[in-house]
Amino acid sequence: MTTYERRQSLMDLLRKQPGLRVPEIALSLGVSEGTVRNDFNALEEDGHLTRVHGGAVLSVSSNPSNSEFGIRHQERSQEKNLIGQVAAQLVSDGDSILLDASSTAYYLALNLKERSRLRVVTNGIEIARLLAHNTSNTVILIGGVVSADGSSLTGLLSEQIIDELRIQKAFVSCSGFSVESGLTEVHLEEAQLKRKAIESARQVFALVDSRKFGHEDLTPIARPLQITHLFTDSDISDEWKAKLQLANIPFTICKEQAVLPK
Amino acid sequence: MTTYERRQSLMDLLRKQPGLRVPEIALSLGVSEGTVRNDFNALEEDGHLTRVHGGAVLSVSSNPSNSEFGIRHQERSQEKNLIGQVAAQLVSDGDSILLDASSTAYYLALNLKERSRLRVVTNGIEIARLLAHNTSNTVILIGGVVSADGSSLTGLLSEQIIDELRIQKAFVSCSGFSVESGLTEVHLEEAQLKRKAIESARQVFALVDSRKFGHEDLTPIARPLQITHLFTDSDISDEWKAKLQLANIPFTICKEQAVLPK
DNA sequence: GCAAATTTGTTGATATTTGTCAATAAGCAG
DNA sequence: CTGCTTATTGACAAATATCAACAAATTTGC
Repeated sequence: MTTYERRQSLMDLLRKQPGLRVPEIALSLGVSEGTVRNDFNALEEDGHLTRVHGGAVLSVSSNPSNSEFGIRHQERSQEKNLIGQVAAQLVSDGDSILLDASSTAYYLALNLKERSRLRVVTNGIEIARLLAHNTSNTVILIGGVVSADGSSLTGLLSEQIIDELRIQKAFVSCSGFSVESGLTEVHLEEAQLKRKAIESARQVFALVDSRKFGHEDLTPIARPLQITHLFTDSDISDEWKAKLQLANIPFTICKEQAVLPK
Repeated sequence: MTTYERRQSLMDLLRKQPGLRVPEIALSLGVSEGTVRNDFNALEEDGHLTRVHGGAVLSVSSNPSNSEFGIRHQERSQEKNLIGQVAAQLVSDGDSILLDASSTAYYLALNLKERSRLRVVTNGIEIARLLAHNTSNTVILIGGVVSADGSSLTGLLSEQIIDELRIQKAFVSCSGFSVESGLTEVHLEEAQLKRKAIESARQVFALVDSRKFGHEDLTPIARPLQITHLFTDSDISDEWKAKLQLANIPFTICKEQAVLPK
C-alpha cells in the first residue's frame, strides 16, 4: 500500500465516522504511530482534516454539522483579537471604512467601539449590528443571500452598490495567502465581493493570521501590489517574514504590547 | 473518549439544556471535576460557552434565542404570535414571500420553521437569520442602512432590488390603519420600502394588531384595495369589524382556538 | 454580617500524546 | 547498479491531559 493510498483510505474512513485515533489506526493499518501522525499532519496541511489531541476529525470547512450559528469566532481568537486591536489604530472618527464578514474583521469591529461618526460598509451581519449600536455611526449592510450560518451576505445583488460608495479604507481577510497570488479565498461569492471592495477602496489592509500563509485557495482576490499594508500575528515564521520583505509588502506583526497586569 | 470528543458532546448537551453543572458532568462522563473545569474554560476561551459559577451556559454569540438587541417583542406578543400562526398557514413549501422588519413578521417567521425551500425577501435581520438557518431556504436580506437597534435595514439602496424579484406573497405590518388611507407608516424609510414591496407582490397580506386601528400616520403605504387579506387579533372592536366589512376588506380574526392539529 | 458549604485555581505527580532526530528502508531517475 | 529523494521506524524529550489534594475565592444559609 502506497502512502497516497493509505492517506486516501484515511479520508474515506473519516467520512464514515466522526473521528480517528492514532493508536487504533496504527494498529489496524499495521504501521507505526509515527507514520499515522505524519499522515494526519500532511492531510491537515492540505486542509483535508483537522488534528485534535489524540487523533483527527474532519476539517470544519468540510463538516456541515459544525456550522452552527456564527460560531466562527473560536479558532485563534487571541491572535485575531490582537490583529484587530492594532488595525483599529488606523481608523479615526468619521472615517469611511469597509469590513468583510470575516471573524478577524469582527474583532477589529470590537475594537472600534470607542470610535464615533464612522461610515461603515460591510456584509457581515454581526459586525453591522455591533457598529450600528453606536448611533453616531452610519452602517450600511450590503444586501444579498444570507449564508446558512447567518453571519454573512453574498451575491450579485450586492456588488453594484460598492461602486457607488467612496471607501477610504478597506479591511479584508482571506482564506489563503501566497507571495505569488496574494490574497486568495476559498468561497467564490465572498471572493467576488472582496475583489470589488478592493478595487474601489483608497487603501487596502489585509488581515491575515499566520495560519493562512502558504495556503493557496481557488480564487485570487488581491495581488500583492494592491495591498497597502498587511497585519498578522506573531506566530509568523521567519521564512515568511523574509518572503514578505522580499515581495515588498509592508506588514505589521501584532504582538501583546501591554504588559500583563500584576 | 478523546478530549475533543468529550468537549464536542458537552456542546451538544448544552444545546439541549440551558446549563451544565460541573459535578453532574464529572459524574456522568466519569472524569474528575478538574477536567470538566478545564473543558469549560477551554470552551469559553474559544467562545463556545460562557462560564458561570458552578457550571456553564451557552455563550450569547452562539445562542440564537438571545435578543440582546432591542427586539420589541414585548408588547402584545401573545396577539402577534397568534397572527403569525394563522398567517403562516398561507405559506407553502417553495413559496416566494416577502416579510418586512416588523415584530409581527418575526412571529410569522417563527411559525415558518417547519417550511422548506422557501424563497424569502426581507429587510429584518433577525427574520433573515432565523429562516436562513434552514438550508433549504434561500433568504435575501435587502441591503441598506442598519437601524440603531440593529433589527432592520432601510434606505434607497435597497429598493431597486425588489423590482427584480418576483414575489408571490408579501406580509407587511404598519404603524396605523384607517379605512380611508389603508395602511400607514410613521417611519418614512420603512414606508418607501413597504410601498415598493406591495407594488411588486402578487398578493398582499396585512398584519395589523388591533391597537393599530384608528391611528393614521404620516405616510400611506397601501390603499384598502391593494390589501388581499388582513389579519388582526380578537381585541378588535365590533365597530371596526363593521367598518372593514363595509370597506370590503377581507379579514381574519386570529383567535386562540384556531386550527390546532395536535 | 459571619460561618459553612461549594466552587475555583493551583500545584505536583502520572500517563498519554506529540514532535524531533537519526537510522533504515523503499521508491525512482539516470 | 548507483546516487538521490522520500517514507518509515524506534527512541527520546517536550508538550498536553488528567487527577487528587489543598488553599483561595465565591456563594449560600442563617
